[in-house]
Amino acid sequence: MLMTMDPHLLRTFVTVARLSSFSAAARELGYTQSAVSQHIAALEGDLRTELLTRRPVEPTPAGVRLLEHAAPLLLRLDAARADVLRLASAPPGRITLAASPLAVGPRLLAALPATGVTLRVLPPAEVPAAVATGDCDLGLVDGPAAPSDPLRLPDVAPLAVTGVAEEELAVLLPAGHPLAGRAAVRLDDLADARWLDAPGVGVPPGLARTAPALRYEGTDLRTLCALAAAGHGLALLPLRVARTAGAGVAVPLDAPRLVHRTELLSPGNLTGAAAALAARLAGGSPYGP
Amino acid sequence: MLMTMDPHLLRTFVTVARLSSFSAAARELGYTQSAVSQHIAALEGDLRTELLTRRPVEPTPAGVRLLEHAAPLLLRLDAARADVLRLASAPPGRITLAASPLAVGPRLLAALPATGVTLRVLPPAEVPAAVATGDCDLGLVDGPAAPSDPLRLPDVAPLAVTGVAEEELAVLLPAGHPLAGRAAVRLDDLADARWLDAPGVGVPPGLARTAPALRYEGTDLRTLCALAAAGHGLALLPLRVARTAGAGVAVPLDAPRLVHRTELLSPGNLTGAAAALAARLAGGSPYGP
DNA sequence: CCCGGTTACGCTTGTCGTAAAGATT
DNA sequence: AATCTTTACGACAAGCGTAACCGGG
Repeated sequence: MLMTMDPHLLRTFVTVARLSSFSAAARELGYTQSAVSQHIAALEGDLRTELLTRRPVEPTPAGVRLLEHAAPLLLRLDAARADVLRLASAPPGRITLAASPLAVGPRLLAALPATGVTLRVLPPAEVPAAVATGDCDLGLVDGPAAPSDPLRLPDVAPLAVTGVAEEELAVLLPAGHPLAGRAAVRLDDLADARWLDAPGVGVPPGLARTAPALRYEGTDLRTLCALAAAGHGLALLPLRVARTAGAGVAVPLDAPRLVHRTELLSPGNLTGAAAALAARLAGGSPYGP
Repeated sequence: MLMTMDPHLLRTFVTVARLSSFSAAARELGYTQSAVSQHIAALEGDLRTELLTRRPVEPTPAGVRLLEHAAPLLLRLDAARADVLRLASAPPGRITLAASPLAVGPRLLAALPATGVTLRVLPPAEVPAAVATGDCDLGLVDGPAAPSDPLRLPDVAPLAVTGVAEEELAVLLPAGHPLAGRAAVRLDDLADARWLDAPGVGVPPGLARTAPALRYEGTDLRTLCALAAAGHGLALLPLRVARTAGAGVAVPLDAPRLVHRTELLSPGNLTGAAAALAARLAGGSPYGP
């Protein structure tokens, strides 16, 4: 009776929690409602704890806790399978590159036409998972970091990371902002400013102590810049990007020495066209143009 | 037939790989050799790849790959179970504290007598796992970091981390060393020095570009200091510790601004005596004596 | 021929679906 | 009454052990 928390059960558990419904989860997973009910019962019996309230279906505190663990677990499981299978399977003919919006810079655009590469733009938080699970062959992520410090990425799988670029960071302000005239700003100056929360684009994790001014779920850079320029909230962006925003004023950041860093993620095994593209992206002088 | 890589199978796989024997693994796991054989066959069939060579029993490249994933996976699984169970179970009467050798400092020794605490000294790499799996109730880890930067810990589970102390780092040199007279050293000066590799004590991940001079598996600080003083290799230690080493010369480090940081790890839910101890350890002025 | 891994086979146990029952709004 | 979850039960497959098999020192 002492099962080791079968991944199948975890999978249906997260699905039920996500959909707040046994029957909907059953449809999505191709089970009967009955089976789903039995899965949840098995989990709860194994842990001797209620994980979900019924009617309405919501996770209990213990369920919430399990959910926090289950997602990364299932991800790692997929990553493991994909990683092993990659060894045996032939290198993909058409390679797919996952990139966060801000990682799509001149260097990438120059290297792209090399071969038939499919570019998929994802929120930065999803790029490591996409590479780990084999959905994409390579990944480019970006984020703020101390100079020459690697990014802090969720370790879904042992991926090879290579620093590709580091750029100056800037704050994008609306034209009339009191700090808009400055040559540079310190983050302290913005301690209680309201930031834009844009998880699909990137950047502001932890910097914002205050509640975000506005949340933007998309991955479109222009939209984000427009929002910032229109005064809906501040945005922290690479200087290069902030400068090219139509409106608004880009003021470089200097106080906490932070840079906008881009890294290349590659699965352990890498051959053929993917390896060639990786070399193009990482190659040249370290942190070139 | 499309199993999701049952943890049971993974567990026997890692055991077989570790023991290089089906029958030994069977004994350890309480199965028959036959069952173990079937487990491996099931895994190999699922992945359509040979994972182990027989006679001698060794992992194939694909097997090595799977091993890298399997260990963290099983760890996370245990962590998830422990985390959920902790919610229901009563807070432990006697609490256990996992600490890496260098985290055992004056602050800890002052706070310890408070209640009946069991102290368990572990290699720093094992502390997060001990806390995550519930083997210990709290953890103290240490490592080098940029000032006020959190340590880079393997994320086996979502643990709460609190900075507890930051101290100056120093290099412990034998008395006759050319740099022994300096007031401070830069890491560049030691670019091709030979370091002691002491994973049980901590500190030198990545700093050493060269092969280690000597490897010490234990967790005893005095031994490590003695080895360094006797010229078997350099050791990077908190200045406080390096100074108290009987022999050898402690030279502070200044060039790359690095500190020796200690952090407190606590599982999400924390009550009773454990919470009290956590407060004692983390409390007071930030990074106090 | 012995040691160790594999294969064959039967038994037990678990898992899923159908269908009826129970609960909640 | 309608909707959604649980329970009962039967069919089927999976997992384990016993025992026979086989291949290499």
